[in-house]
Amino acid sequence: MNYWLLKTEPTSYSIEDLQKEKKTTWTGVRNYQARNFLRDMKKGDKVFVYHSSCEIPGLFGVGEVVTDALPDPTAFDKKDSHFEPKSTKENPIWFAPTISFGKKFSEPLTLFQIKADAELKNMMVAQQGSRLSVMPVEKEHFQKIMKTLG
DNA sequence: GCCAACGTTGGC
DNA sequence: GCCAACGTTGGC
Repeated sequence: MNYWLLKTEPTSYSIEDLQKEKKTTWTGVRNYQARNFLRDMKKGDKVFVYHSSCEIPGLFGVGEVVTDALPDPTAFDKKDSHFEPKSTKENPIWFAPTISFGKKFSEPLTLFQIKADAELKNMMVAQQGSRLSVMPVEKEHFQKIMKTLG
C-alpha cells in the first residue's frame, strides 16, 4: 500500500466537500509529474487532503483511493476549463483516480507544524518550492501523523 | 498583493 | 536542444 498527498484549494474543493459527497474523482491535474503519481495510485492507497492557498495551509483529513486512475473526463469536455484537445479517448494524457472520504481531522496539521517537526520537516510538501499538487508520502510520516491525529 | 520558485512555451 | 520570456503556484 502507498500513501499520497493531494493538494486542493478549499475555495474550490475542500475536505468538507469530500465529506458531503462521500467520494470524488480527482480531476483537473495538468502537470506531468503529478499525473504520473496519479497513475501510480492503486485502490486501497491512503491519501492526505491538503488545503493550499488559504488561511491555514496544512493537512485537513484523510481518504482512500477507491478506483485506480481512469482518463480524466474534464480533458474531453470543451466547456471545462481543464479541456485539453491533445488528450483523446484513444490516447488519453490526463488521468484521475476516485477518492473516498475517510475522516476530517479534529484539528488540522498545519504546514507550520510540519516544518517545525524534526520527523516531518523532510516531507515533500514542506520543501521549498514544492508546487506539485500530487505527491507521495512516506509510510513513516503517514503513520506518525495518523498516530497523532487519527 | 508580493514575489520566489518553478513549469511551460516557442523561437532559433 | 538551448534558453529567454512568460505563466502559475502558493506561502507569506
